[in-house]
Amino acid sequence: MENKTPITVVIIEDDETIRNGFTYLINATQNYKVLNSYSNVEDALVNLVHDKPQVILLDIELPGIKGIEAIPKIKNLLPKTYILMLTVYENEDNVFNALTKGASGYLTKSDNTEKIMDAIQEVVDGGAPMSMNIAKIVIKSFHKNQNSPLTKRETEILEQIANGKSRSKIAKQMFIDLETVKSHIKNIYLKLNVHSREDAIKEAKNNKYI
Amino acid sequence: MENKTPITVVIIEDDETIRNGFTYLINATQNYKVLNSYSNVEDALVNLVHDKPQVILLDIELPGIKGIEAIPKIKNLLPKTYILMLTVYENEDNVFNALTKGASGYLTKSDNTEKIMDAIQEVVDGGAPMSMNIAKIVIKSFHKNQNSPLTKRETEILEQIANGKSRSKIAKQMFIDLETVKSHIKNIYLKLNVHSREDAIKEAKNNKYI
DNA sequence: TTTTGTATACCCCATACAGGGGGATTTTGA
DNA sequence: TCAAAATCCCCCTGTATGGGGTATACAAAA
Repeated sequence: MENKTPITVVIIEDDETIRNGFTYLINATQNYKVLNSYSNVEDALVNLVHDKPQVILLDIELPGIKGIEAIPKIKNLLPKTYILMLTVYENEDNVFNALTKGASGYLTKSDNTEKIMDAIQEVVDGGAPMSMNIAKIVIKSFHKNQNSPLTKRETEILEQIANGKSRSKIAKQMFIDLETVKSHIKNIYLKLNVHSREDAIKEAKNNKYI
Repeated sequence: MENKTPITVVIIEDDETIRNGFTYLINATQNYKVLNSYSNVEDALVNLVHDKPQVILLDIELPGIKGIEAIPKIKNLLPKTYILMLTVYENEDNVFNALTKGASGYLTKSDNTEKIMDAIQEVVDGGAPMSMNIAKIVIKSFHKNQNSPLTKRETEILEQIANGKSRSKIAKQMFIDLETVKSHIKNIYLKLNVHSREDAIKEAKNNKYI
């Protein structure tokens, strides 16, 4: 495989050593080409439309505009570009923020070069590369608490409440009486030690009961 | 690395060829041992407490008790056992159901043996192995629609509504008048073409506006 | 420059809903 | 068979909701 159209990459990373290191390593690899690298988002934004890379390696911890804030701005200019986040800290909020804003993958700088090259290839192939710990964080966010104090029926009802349904609609939909729904809700409030739907939803989500 | 304590595995899979194939391949690998394999969940459940495997390879498409329903039952017996789902169909609902119920990873049967062995190792190391397409589905579930018709403020308010907050609490919390909140909600309903908080939440979630 | 969109705020109205108090009965699973 | 879960019933008060219309200030786009 020689002289195929190379995968084009842009690096946005403030640490010069890392930036130059990645640039060198990627350019030294067959079929990969770093079009440009920037030390901050501001510079990158004015040049990206010209660069039109397939993949952007984006540091999270940047001066000025932070990496996460940059994601929607970049996606706006280049909707088809894949964004891979680079980070040293595996902060949970950052992970979810970056993903909701449109990042396609999430790597840690401690990942070795081979893994990062693989990730670039994988994202171009339509994948979603993540380092091991990030995958763990993501999967863990799905896991529900198996020790919920709520019964099956109570959980069902609380989920409906969290979907904005009124008690009477829940009753109709579950083919039970409004009074039954009220009873369940009373028990839910008792068990969660709350006095409103708002607090019940908050408590249940915090503890991953729903 | 020879004669370390092996990683113990149980396979639950109804296709005999696949079951025996995996059993053979895993046993042929250094430091891995298949304690038992079962063709259905019912048989597995009565023996698992004795087997006490570190990892279970669990097929989704099983006769009788389906793989997904089996997860909480297994987790109940063996809370520390890692469950890796095996599937042929990359069905989105199945993926999320399995993950919420406590599966630690998600592989497709088309993954080659090496990948499956790597996944077993990775999950024991505390990771969350996923095949490429599954990772893509998971990451995509986080992505929000960047073309929301709602303004920033409207989105904020709709998120509060989805958290169960009343209009007056939203007003207090956002330091704006109740009437302003009402105005925003009116506009949200107009834009989403709905007439209730319930439908607004549903519509917004369907389109990933929130 | 004029128009449009956004965020802000105010008024009125009728209905539905929420939360809390007290029960009771039946169904089900261990 | 016995406790937990799910079901249903009555009372009460205060608040929330959805829809009607109007208006202003400001920024951005046409």
